[in-house]
Amino acid sequence: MNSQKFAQQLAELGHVTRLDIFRLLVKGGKNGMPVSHLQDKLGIPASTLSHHISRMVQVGLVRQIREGRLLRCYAEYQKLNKLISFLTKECCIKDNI
Amino acid sequence: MNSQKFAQQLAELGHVTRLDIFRLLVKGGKNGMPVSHLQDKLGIPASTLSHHISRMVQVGLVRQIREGRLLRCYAEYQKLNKLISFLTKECCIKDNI
DNA sequence: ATTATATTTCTAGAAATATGGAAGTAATAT
DNA sequence: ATATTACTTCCATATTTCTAGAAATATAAT
Repeated sequence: MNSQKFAQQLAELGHVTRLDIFRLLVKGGKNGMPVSHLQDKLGIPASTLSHHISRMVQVGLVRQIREGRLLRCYAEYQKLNKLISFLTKECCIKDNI
Repeated sequence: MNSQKFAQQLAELGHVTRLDIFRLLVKGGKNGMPVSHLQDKLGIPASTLSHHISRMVQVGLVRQIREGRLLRCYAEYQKLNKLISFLTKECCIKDNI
């Protein structure tokens, strides 16, 4: 069972800055959002931001595509949906019985 | 907005042992499960287990009620449901537009 | 009262994470 | 070529978390 993978994703979302990043990327929708734009919104040092983004990329919650000198980030909705499904199935259903 | 609270809950679920604890408690349903039973299932030292449980209690994901010398633990479904709602609302919906 | 069981708190070492400055890399513009 | 912009990687430090043994506490049984 790969609850490990889900735990990792939960852990990454379990940090205010990263959760904010993810939410901003969701707001960005299909267009996503370049790192620099995230930095403007969050007002944190570039190296710190980069660190958080790379963690989310590693667990598959964020995808990045380079566009010239911008690095555009996208929220990986499917991954989050799978995570939500896991939580719902593994952690809620039995309550109804 | 108190995304901080949700981030804390996500962080607590974002640890394999604690996620396992929560899932076991869900399986326990209305009866919950005493700490000792969790320990049997997980096979980790009592102090370690206690540490993880107390963290989940602190963020409201687990409730405990003493029964003689047993301490019975319950999954707080409502809290998890609110967390899931948050994830769904804040992090998914905009995609459809 | 003493003993046994169930669990927590204390303590401390090891490992992981967070943060941000400085230096490095990639892409573009001049 | 070199300067600028947009990032990342490297590094060091501070902080948190994890883990588990040992001691303490709570409840019940003898």
